[in-house]
Amino acid sequence: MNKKFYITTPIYYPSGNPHIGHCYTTVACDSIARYRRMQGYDVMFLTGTDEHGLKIEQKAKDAGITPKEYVDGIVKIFKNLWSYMNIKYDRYIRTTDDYHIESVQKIFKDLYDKGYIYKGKYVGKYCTPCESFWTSSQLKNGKCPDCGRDVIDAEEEAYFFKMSLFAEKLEDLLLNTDYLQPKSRAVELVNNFIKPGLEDLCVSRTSFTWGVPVTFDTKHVVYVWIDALSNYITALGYDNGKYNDFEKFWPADVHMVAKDIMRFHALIWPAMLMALELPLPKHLAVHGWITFNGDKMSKSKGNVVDPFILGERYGCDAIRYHILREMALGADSDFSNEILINRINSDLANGFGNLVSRTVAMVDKYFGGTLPTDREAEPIDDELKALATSICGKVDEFIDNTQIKQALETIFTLVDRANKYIDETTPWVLGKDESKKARLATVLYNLLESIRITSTLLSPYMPTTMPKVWEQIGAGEKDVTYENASKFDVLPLDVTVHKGEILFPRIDVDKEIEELNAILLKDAKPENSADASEESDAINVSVPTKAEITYDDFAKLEFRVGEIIKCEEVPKSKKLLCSQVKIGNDVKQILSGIKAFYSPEEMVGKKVMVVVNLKPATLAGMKSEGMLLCAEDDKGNLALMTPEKPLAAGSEIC
RNA sequence: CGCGGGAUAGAGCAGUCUGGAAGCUCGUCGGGCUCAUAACCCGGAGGUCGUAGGUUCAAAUCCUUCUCCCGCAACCA
Repeated sequence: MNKKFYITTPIYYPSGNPHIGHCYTTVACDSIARYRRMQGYDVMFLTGTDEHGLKIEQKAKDAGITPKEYVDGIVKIFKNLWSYMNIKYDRYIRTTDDYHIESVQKIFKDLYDKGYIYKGKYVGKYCTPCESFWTSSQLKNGKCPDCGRDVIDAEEEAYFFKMSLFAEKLEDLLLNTDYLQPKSRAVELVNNFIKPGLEDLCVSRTSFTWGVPVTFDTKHVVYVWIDALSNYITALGYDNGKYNDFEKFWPADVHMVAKDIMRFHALIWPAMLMALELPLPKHLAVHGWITFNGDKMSKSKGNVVDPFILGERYGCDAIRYHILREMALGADSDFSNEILINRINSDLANGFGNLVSRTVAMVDKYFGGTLPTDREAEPIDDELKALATSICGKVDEFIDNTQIKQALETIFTLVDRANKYIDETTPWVLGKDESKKARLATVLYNLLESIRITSTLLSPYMPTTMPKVWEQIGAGEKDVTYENASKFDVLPLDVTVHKGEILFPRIDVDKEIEELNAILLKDAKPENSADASEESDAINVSVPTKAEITYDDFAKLEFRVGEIIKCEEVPKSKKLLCSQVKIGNDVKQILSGIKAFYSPEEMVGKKVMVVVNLKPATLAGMKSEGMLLCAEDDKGNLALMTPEKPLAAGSEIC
């Protein structure tokens, strides 16, 4: 029987559309899974979605549909993305699947029967309008982190899991085994969570119903921990009849997660398995976040990177390559359109793509596409061959440690060496000398072999493009196996190449960035404002159009909310209205060129946005002590800026 | 003194455990080549290795001081 390999992504929370971060974890797992398959392992690659919980319930309610309908919609988008990114998962679990629910109920009962789960009281803060419980540490300035309103002390009946029993074993797992990758975070976990004393974990809720009901106490639903984490075993058929692979695949070889959920996978999940008396997974690979231009990606910042847009422009393999090549295990890495494009250009277009292109072109040009069988070796060939046959072993070692970035770097040393080999052997000189044909054929053959090895090893990471390479260099299925990746002289001596399309077109950086920014900006509008008519609801401009300023420059401006208490026309002027604006204790006289859009009567009572520290000026013979802010579109239409919620006149705008 | 991580060329990083010529990628400048996707190859410039002290024949690396940055209790990868 083949060796087995079980790798998982987290199950994603479908409260919104997937973004480049989800892509990273999934692409990384897919690449490792593909590599193991190539090596002959029996692979199980699991991904899925965690579909229960209050947030989903609320989102669905807002949208006026059932939670199931809501998650069905998002799951479809996730699956589309995975197919778009050429992700080849073996199984997709949804926590709303019947068999999973059945297992979770059994696991919960089992833990209860064994005495690891007991009934207690969950004490916390409650926000009545949001109907949400918060811990004191979650509060923002003592207020509800969602809505900013006051919270009250409250308690609800809940079931608890005796995490505290496992503190010692967990500490040992983290400090004395190689479970956690990278291990550097282990000390932090132990110091922050284990040493102060592990608290028992609340594992049920009564405050919402969108979850797995506790069989023996049906007003409770199972809270996320047991519901979500157990997916890794229920998907194999643990405690259910749907699948039958638990014996074969458990324990998992790698759980890959991002750093934000490391804690749950480093502490809660092993503790649960200990309680269930099951073997522990071998590795927990923790990676950092993709930041965007140095900032954390978030919907509120509007800088969430949409993988569909990028894939459409550059192809999914370029995106896959970029995120795998940029990200180091455990560290954040910055993403920007510029970094992406430069990486595609230098590695894929200039390096690998161009190597294939020039090699195939020369076989075509000098031999009509088919190499003759005569050979003439020279010492310089040996260095190339030695490197080429050594790459596979190094890649193995890196992948064993989940170091994809380093694996890719290693593969590309062969690309660089091959490009250099062309300069050293000057085939275009050989091509002019009829007596050097055997030598020329040897050089080109060695290049094709280097490309064969490179492309074989790259195929787990760029599974869409590499078959095109094989077509071009005339490699058959048998030539591009894992076994042949550490051998030279595999292609037939009289191999025939097929000149094909450019694999990775070079991208014009400046032009592309401009276009991308325009697209991303348009897409980055806050979720709520998204509606169908939006396409036309934007003016044709790329921002900024003015020079960048520092925060200090910005901080010099003082904006406040002002209330217009009186307003009249300025007799001498066609455009101006004169308003008396109440700002805190002061009343300022402000002239504004908005007569065409507002009548004096409708101005009165409006709360508006005022620049209050602008140097006073005299307009049409009257003093103006500030400026009312308006939005202006490209046709010159004006709209006053007003606070979205009622606020007292004088409130600072910041 | 809460905990942890970090500071190395214009940018991004490796090297620090196990002290022994400051390295990689990108960018930049100069040269070469013409098979190739304005690509490829060679060379140069550019660093007080955050600060101050200590140990040592020798410190980016070990010890100590200080400064600055980042993350840190619940379901955003």
